[in-house]
Amino acid sequence: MKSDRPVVGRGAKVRAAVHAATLAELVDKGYAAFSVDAVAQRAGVHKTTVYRRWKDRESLIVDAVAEHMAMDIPDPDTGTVEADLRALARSLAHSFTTPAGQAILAAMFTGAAHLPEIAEARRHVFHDRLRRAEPVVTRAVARGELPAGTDPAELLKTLAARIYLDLLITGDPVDEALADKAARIALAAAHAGALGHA
Amino acid sequence: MKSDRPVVGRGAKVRAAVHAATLAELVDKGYAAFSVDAVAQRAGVHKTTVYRRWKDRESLIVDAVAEHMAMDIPDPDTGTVEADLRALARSLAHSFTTPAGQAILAAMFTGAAHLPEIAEARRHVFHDRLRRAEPVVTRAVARGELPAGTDPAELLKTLAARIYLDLLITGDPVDEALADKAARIALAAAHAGALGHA
Amino acid sequence: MKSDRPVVGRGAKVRAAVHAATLAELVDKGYAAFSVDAVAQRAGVHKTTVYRRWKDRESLIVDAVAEHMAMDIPDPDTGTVEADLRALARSLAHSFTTPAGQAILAAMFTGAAHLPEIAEARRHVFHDRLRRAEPVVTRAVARGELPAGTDPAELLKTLAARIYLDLLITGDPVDEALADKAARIALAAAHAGALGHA
Amino acid sequence: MKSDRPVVGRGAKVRAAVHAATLAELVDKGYAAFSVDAVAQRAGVHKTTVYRRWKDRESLIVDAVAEHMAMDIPDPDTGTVEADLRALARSLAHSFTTPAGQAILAAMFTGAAHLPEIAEARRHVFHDRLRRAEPVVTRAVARGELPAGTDPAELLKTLAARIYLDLLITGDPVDEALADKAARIALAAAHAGALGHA
DNA sequence: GATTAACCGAGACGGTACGTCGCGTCTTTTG
DNA sequence: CAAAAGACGCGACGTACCGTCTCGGTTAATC
Repeated sequence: MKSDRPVVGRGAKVRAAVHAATLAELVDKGYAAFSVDAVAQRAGVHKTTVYRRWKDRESLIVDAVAEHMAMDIPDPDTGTVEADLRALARSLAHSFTTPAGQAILAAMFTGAAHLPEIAEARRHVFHDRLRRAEPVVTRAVARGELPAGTDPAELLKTLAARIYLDLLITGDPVDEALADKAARIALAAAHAGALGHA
Repeated sequence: MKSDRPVVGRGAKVRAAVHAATLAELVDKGYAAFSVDAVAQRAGVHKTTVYRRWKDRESLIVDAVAEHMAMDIPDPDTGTVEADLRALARSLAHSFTTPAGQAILAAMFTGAAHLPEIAEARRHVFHDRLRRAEPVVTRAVARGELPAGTDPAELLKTLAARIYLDLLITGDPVDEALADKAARIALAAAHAGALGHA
Repeated sequence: MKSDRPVVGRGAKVRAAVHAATLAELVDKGYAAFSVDAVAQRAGVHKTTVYRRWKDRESLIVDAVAEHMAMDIPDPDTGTVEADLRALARSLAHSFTTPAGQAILAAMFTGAAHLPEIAEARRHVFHDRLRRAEPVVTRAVARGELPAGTDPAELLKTLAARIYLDLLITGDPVDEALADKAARIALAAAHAGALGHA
Repeated sequence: MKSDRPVVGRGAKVRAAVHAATLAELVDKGYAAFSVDAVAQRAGVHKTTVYRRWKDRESLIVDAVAEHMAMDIPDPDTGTVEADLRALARSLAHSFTTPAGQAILAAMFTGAAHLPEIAEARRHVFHDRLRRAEPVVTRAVARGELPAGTDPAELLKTLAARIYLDLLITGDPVDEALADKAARIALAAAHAGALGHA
């Protein structure tokens, strides 16, 4: 739930302060121990002010996280798909290893997941990243590095899937080795033509 | 947290009734609206009785879900890897499309994920399924269908990853088409030798 | 608390509008559900404007009610005390049976009574009415209808007391029958000399 | 609103403690500054416990006050109406001059008066006192001190009315002089036959 | 078969956080 | 200069669910 208030003047200050406080609290205490009062206090703002701008606790979290996620996705263009994909994979892996990344992960996947807005946000963020990374694949196809008909989205999903698996389920370390492995798998599948348009 | 009470006599009855009620509540109302009181009432038992056997709400859920997950994993042996992997993938996909599967998914991934027991359970269940499915791969390697040196675990992770991605993130339908796609990708990567032992 | 702003020009308009809105809100919603915001909106004025002119909510009410109470008290002169007193009593009873009278009653007695201004206003209004009605009694004494030495204030208090009792405590209907009864009692007591000067 | 919980055991203790704290807070801080939290703290009890037994703040006050008012009404029987009535009047006057009496008065008349339960309580308490005092009048009629047909309720209302007037409106001191005056007036009216049955 | 220990039902309680309401204050913009 | 507009601090409200406790009463295993 986006705050539908003016984004200038005093309002903007409050908004920013609360957002920052929200992420900080998430990082410090985790989703379980997250409380609106604590956020308000940390932001130097009264609880009611938070509730004036955000419907409830979950909305606040979603909004803060979504805002924070609107960050730069790299668009690597090294000249070879392999290097490009590796860069993408490493960037993705890295984005979840910072404290903030961990907190966001927890909030998005293990905390407030029961309400539709969260699911929607998750979907939205993922597709956004996907869309922004597609040029990497289309360029590779144009260069003849990948078979014509390769579906960029499918390739990138394959790449991301392997990383999310360890992140969310196995708990194995999410590092550059994993990223490289994911890139290698996606590339192999693409070369084999397993990622063609339906 | 396992109930550390005798598993026979009256105790066993209570335990079973509460487990059933827990899953039922999870399915009916979801994790968000899950309350111990409701479970107790549904089980025809008093709240204090529940707390006598389980430390807290999360422990109850973990225990009930874990118990329910001790189910059979198929060990398909059709003669070809492709058919075997497709069977595995479809079985996995199917296991999350039932109401009970959905509830468990919610409980395990989006609800009570903040405590270590849950993460541990998640890991454990996943690795258990992995281990039980490995023969499919080793047989294929033995038959010469897959390159020697193919890591069974890696192949199966690749297969599972694509399914979990749609399940947990994109929200796209998790059906046989997806299962088949996942199997195809994993197979292609294996043939290309991208899933060899480190 | 009187508004200490100029009583002419734009200010007078605002003042009048807010006063009217205050009474209207009191009548419509009662003291309990009275809110400054609602008054402001009804008066077509912003809340801050109200607070510029009145210290707080209670002051606003007191001021509005007091203004409204500056109304005419009858000075009946029929020729006989009995008829005169009956007229007075009926007028008093009637003044509290109108919707506006009810609202004022609620505001003055059951709502904002905890602050001194209200008590003072109550006292003031009562004594004002008393003072204006005294000629009725003095004329009767002069005519020899009542014993010399009859205290006008005491007689009128006796008369009023019986009406206020039903109004504020018993909740019995406050009608002409009650008014007549009150007049009869006061008259009887006066004839018996129970209302003489101390 | 009466608490409909068991009146024995631990429950009774809590109930009593909260009642006491309620009256004490009323006396100390007045109705305006009355808060449930403060009462709970004073009673050594948690806020939620108060809300478990009483619907809301007003119900708590009404209940506490009503309970406190179930006190002994004197039934004077000196042999003469005059003395009896004087005793009644003095007792009534006195009951509102103590700090607790003042607090109750404030709560019942100037604070929580907007809800029906309060009005009902007011009515009930008044009629109860009335009923208990009636023997004084009936005895006097039987003795021939008052005209046959004198309505006990009317006489007592006349007596009470004069006292409540000063108490609630004029603000004049409510002392023995006033009580005696009220008794004298009621007696005179009765002797004159102004208080006969309708 | 009586006794005794473990367990259960019932229900209140302390506690934390929630989300809401209305008051009175303050700042910024507009006529 | 005053009013409109609108956010804010503040304090209290009443609610929900958590996990704990105490008290009887019942069941079931033991002597």
